[in-house]
Amino acid sequence: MDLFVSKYLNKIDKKGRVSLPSSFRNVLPKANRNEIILYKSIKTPSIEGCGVGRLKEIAKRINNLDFFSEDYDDFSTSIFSEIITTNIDKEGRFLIPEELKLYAGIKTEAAFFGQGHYFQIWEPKKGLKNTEDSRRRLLKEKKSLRMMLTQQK
Amino acid sequence: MDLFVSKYLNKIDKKGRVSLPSSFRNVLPKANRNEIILYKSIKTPSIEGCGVGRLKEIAKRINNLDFFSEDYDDFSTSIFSEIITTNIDKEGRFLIPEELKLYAGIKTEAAFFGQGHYFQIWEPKKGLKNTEDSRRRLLKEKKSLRMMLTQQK
DNA sequence: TGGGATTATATGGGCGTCAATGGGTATGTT
DNA sequence: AACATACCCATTGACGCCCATATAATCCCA
Repeated sequence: MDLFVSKYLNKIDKKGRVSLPSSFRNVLPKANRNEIILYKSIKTPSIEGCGVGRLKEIAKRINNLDFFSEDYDDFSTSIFSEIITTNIDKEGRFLIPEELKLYAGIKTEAAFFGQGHYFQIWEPKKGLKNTEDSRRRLLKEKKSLRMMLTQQK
Repeated sequence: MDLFVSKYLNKIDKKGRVSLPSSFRNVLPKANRNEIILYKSIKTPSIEGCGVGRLKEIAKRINNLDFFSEDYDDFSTSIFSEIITTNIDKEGRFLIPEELKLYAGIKTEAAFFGQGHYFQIWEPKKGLKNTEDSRRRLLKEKKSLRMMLTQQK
């Protein structure tokens, strides 16, 4: 599987280390399996992360915005200048930068949520609430969620 | 046959393992025959499952949404983080995650129901009742059932 | 075509490996 | 020296792999 899926709850130890879930590590390209990039989510108080390869994809998305719009500047500033690369140690753990922990309100535990081509890291309770809220929004449009899940090839 | 059909009743052993019915295993693509994805059914207290290929389809569809829209996040949260991948061992068994067992009320036995491109896993009694209910609903609309059964491809 | 032999499936259990976690120590930067 | 970070080693529990058995299905040949 080459997608970030499922959710995991991991502890942050005294040294600030936390394990990147094993299944997430396997999604990272073998070449750069000891490095991930992290940045503040634009829309939620959470941290987003992915392998270094994904950066290009993000760049492309931003490039598709209207170059002269305010959004363009806002997104490119918010994302590119805020990106942090982090190393993963031999045991599969990494350090969450202090600034990002503050932004997400993370203290002793980190909840990892697969999002396909990237993942999110939440303070556990906030993460749970976000899942519920987002599901509630979608169920208002039952049809579209069902379509997404059951549509035939 | 490349569809999930028929129904089966299998036991869950002490370790929590349960056999995926042989005919279901044969539906999985040879490439990823040792992995399935599971998620909570939207409409019923049951678990739905399928091969990973289907997930990639869904990923593609979500990826085509507007990257910066709220829908994009809602879909990817509700789908990717709720999906659980499970490995199938050499004997064709897999583990049903605790959270999903709770959701479906499954304890010692699991009833598998083929649904074409995917399958459902039910607590046996609930599954039986669901079958009866849905048949009853169909018969109420005989006309549509007849159409369904007689219509040629 | 009957009946034994072979194969497949569902199920049980032992055991090694890996993932998550904790802690000591070396190395390095300021 | 003081702090941060990476490497090494240890522990625990979960999971995957291997082997084994019973029942069911299939095959094969006289």
